[in-house]
Amino acid sequence: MNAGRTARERARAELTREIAEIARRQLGTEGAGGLNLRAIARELGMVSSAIYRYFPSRDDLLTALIIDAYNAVGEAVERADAACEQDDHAGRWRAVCHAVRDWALAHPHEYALIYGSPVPGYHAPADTVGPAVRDTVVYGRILTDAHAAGALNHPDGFPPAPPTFATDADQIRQLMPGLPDDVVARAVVAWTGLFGFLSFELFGQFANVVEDRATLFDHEVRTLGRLIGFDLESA
Amino acid sequence: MNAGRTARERARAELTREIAEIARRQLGTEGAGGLNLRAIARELGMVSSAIYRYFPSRDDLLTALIIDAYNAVGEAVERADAACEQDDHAGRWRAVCHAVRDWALAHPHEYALIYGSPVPGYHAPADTVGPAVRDTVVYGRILTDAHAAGALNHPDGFPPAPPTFATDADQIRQLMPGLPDDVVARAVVAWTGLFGFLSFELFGQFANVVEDRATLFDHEVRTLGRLIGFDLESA
DNA sequence: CGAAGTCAAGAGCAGTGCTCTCGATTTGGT
DNA sequence: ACCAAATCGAGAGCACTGCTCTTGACTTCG
Repeated sequence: MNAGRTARERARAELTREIAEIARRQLGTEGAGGLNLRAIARELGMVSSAIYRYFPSRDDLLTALIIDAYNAVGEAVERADAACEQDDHAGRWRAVCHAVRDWALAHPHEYALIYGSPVPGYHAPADTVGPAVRDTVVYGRILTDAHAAGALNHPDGFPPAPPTFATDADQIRQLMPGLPDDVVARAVVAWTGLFGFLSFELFGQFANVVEDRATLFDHEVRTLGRLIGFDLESA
Repeated sequence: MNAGRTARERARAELTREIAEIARRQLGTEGAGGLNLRAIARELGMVSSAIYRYFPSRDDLLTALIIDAYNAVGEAVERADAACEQDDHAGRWRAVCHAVRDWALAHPHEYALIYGSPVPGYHAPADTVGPAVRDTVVYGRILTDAHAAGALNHPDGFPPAPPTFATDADQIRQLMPGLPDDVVARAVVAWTGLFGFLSFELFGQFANVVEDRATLFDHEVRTLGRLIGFDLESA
């Protein structure tokens, strides 16, 4: 896991890393479609065919970048949550939301890679599902903690989850044990709302309409937090 | 505007339409990246260079498809709203939401084109902004009507819009005249929530987690409707 | 009728992802 | 210490792309 044993293994790991790094930089300037194996090879001073010793195809390189992006946002979220007073559940929710947004604004093309349109004919090998849910795992833990601490006071007058939602709720509850169906359903609303806002912001839907996105985002986060059940004062 | 005068003009309009139609079909099977001018030319029995008489570049073709997609979803939304009892504001809201979803499920790649990651170096010529807001215009009209009719009973305990939101609220209010800042802010939350859900559903984020998406979607729509201020019974 | 405009065809250019072959180097077992 | 096996980069090449330019035929319109 640390420094590979043989010189060849070390060189291989190093080059694999360098290729991914250049690819990530290309992604940042050109977007997903501009990923160019020959340009990467040129920058590394090698011939294009040599790249294929490290990534069997362009799609595999992209998949690696996707996994990296999932891990990056997951790690950002985990760190933001860990930095919070764990009893301040509403604060943890807000911290997580802002962590996602900060990361997305800093790496818009990588955000697009994982939360935008799937690029080719779609591919989600088993390697992706683990990293893909790191942020959602954190989210679920916050909700479970808050619910267990009795910190969720559900807003009045909202529709209950339909009975047919029960089986899906069981599935989702693996990420947020203990929550009743109604809260699970509202948790999905809040989570999709978060990414809906970010996609609007990053993909240009707010252009010429909303300028002070930070303010509006913070308000949306507080509103969704209240929807989940956090108290207004703490939200 | 109707049948072009000369034979040449008619032939040109016809071919332009055919090219766009084949391109849209390609989009449906291959996605945005698979748009292939030479394949279109092949299917039309012409040589590839001839395509450039009708669309100066691949990006221009894509832009045309984007505008078409905006118009298509906009028209679907307008029709869904028009089919409603206009006094049933909550019903109009739900109808609009389901119209967007139905259209998106029927044309996932076109949805990705307009609400997914922007494809190349980004392009939003003035031609796109009109069609792009057709659905939002309908949304705003519903809210204005509901508010004027006194049909919006805002849920208790939610945070008020921050004072710094005022200038953006003025801008957004052009689409939904008469609404106070608090409602405008929640309207944005609901609108982004709608597309957040659809992007999750269409881009695969619900895979292996949520199966009965129709049920959950309807619940999300009702929850967001209540957040906007529609009554629970009518929502 | 004839000049001007418009069109499809074809050749061609630069670029891409990817494959295959071929020497050079490194590795690991004996 | 050797040698077969594995691994590597270089290079040529294939099929394909978007796009440009030129050429000759057809339409349009004064």
